Amino acid sequence: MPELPEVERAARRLRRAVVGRTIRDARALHFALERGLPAAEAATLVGRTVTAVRQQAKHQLLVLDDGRAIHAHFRMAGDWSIAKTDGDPPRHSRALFDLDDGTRVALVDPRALSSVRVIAAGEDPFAAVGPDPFAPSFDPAFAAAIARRRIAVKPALLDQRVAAGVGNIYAAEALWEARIDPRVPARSLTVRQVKELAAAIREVLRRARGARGRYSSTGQRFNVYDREGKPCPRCHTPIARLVQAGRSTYWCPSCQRAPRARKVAASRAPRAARP
DNA sequence: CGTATCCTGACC
DNA sequence: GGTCAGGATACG
Repeated sequence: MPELPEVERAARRLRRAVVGRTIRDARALHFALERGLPAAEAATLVGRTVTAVRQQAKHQLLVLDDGRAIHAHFRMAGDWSIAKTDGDPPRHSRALFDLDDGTRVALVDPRALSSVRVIAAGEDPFAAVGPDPFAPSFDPAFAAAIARRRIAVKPALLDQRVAAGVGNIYAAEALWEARIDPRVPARSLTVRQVKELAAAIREVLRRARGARGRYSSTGQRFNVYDREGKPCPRCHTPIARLVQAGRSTYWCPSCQRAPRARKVAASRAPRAARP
């Protein structure tokens, strides 16, 4: 169940458990994970010591003492189980790392969509990661990326190159926060809206980081996500659901509207008229 | 651009 | 039995 805040927490737990520890055994437990971590390669991890855990957006990296690293991504349903080695690994374990102090780190993922792979020394696994919402340079980078996209703003937010770490839940929550209609083309947002959206992304992520669960001020888990038919916390209009790019979008049809007066165009690059 | 695909489990 | 699931990417 990982969105960015969960991945951050998972990475912290992982860090505490593995840094300075030596790998005694490593293997994939499911054929889908074996594609990224074949047995022969897993065997090369034995005896290596983890020197650091790095995390960027939803990517996690266990840096090894030989310059290589283990890259993990939870996708839709992954998580770490960290416990002392004893008996069978937990249910839905898809990959295992046993450490020299008796700790067993298991990647648990009922859907087995998670991925684990070994990164060669010198390879940058974060190369394709877009702007970090909390970096000082985020706003201009985000604005530029948004101005480039003609697709609807909601699916645009899910593109990790537009805003790293934003997932389906917080994309919807941020759009609600910024009162933006999820269906409008990204590049049609006004400068002001883009600014508000950037701030809203930080706001929802920040809030989700702290209060696990109690995210919305109304005591609901979320303001719009998974709340189809329930009243909008702001205007009490029933929350609507639609599907965009195969993903559910929840939104308030009443207070998330297209800008009324479109005086400022977000796109600075004027486009030639279509042929 | 939308859609299919990778997987399994929960729920109607 | 069908639909849906907090992700990312390949494909047409």
